[in-house]
Amino acid sequence: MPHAAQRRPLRADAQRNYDRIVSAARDVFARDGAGAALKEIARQAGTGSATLHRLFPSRRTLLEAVFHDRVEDLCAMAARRAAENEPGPALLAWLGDLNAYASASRGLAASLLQDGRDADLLEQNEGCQAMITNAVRGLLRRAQQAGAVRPGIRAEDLLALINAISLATEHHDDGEQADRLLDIAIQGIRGQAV
Amino acid sequence: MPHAAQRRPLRADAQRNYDRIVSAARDVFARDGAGAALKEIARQAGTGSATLHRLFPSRRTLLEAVFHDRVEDLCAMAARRAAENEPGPALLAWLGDLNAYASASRGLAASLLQDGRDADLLEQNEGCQAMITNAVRGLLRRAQQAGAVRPGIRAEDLLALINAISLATEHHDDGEQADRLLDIAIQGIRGQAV
DNA sequence: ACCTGAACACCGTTCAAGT
DNA sequence: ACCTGAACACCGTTCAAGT
Repeated sequence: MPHAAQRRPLRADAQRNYDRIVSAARDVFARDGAGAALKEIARQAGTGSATLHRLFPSRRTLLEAVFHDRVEDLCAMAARRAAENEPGPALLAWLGDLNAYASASRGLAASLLQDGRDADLLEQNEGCQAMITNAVRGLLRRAQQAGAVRPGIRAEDLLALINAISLATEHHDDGEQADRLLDIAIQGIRGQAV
Repeated sequence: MPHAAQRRPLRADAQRNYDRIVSAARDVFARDGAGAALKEIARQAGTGSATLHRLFPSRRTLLEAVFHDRVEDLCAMAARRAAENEPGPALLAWLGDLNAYASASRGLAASLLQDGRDADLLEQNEGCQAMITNAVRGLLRRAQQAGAVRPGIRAEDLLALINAISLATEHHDDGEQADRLLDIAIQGIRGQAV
């Protein structure tokens, strides 16, 4: 049962198509990557392609719908890391969470973090981009106040860096490379003593 | 005048097409990014599309031809950095060179560094991938012997990281983000005292 | 030997016509 | 209100026919 964040409720048949498309998209994105053919998704969902384009005006909208729940989990995890750890370790551990998720979903989440220049998605502050940005901002602010992080580091930079790592390691047999790159990044983020 | 690295010399008209295609590709890749339409390149070169596909069996082959000279420059620069600096600074400075180049070419070079699983391109050790890998290996070995770099870092990781940064910042108005990310990476690479 | 343009099987997106 | 499938303008790649 997907989440119910809809402007106004859809007619029953429209909602059915919506759900089928999201479900098909989950499979096809996982199989073919974030650049998968939308027509193939519509085909597997058993709907016309125009239906897909009306319900999801851009590829990004569809990705948002597919990953919304997971991103919520990630933000909940951020709160838990903050509650259970010192500020520095909380941030670093959560960057590990984010990286693990991004790697597991074959860099798909990365497609969400990129740019984010989708007018109406920014207005309503619900997009995955906004949710994740808020989560990392909170962790980063506390870590900076504790002096656990080098000065001059921005929240967007941290997201971009994890994003970058999962993008670059997406097509790679060496599954551990993402971990090694994250390790380098973390060493570059932390202050003298953590 | 492009480089002359050809298995066997082409017939005059073939060579003319080869040069025209590389020249058109340089423009179109710069304008549309590394995913640009090959048909558009053939069109702008004034050749049939089959000619392009025969001369350059894969998109990667064409990218190699376009960037070969610049990559040679970069490798020459690596030698200069090594000659003029201490091992640690030489490596870090050259990573800056690589990043500057990758950003300037809108992440195009990144497409070259990725994967590199192109059978015949690896056999003959001339590919851009191999040239750059050799360059960074040399710099890294010396820096590691000098203790200027954290242990456990691999040459492929450094390339992947720069690759990642230019990929992730390719579509970004904030031109300085690549620099900030490189800075984080460099702090993560260097040892205690450099 | 090498080139060309048409041909084929695909895209993403839109639009008339249906219910 | 919502859906559908055909239509359009594009791809990448291949192949017959040309010189």
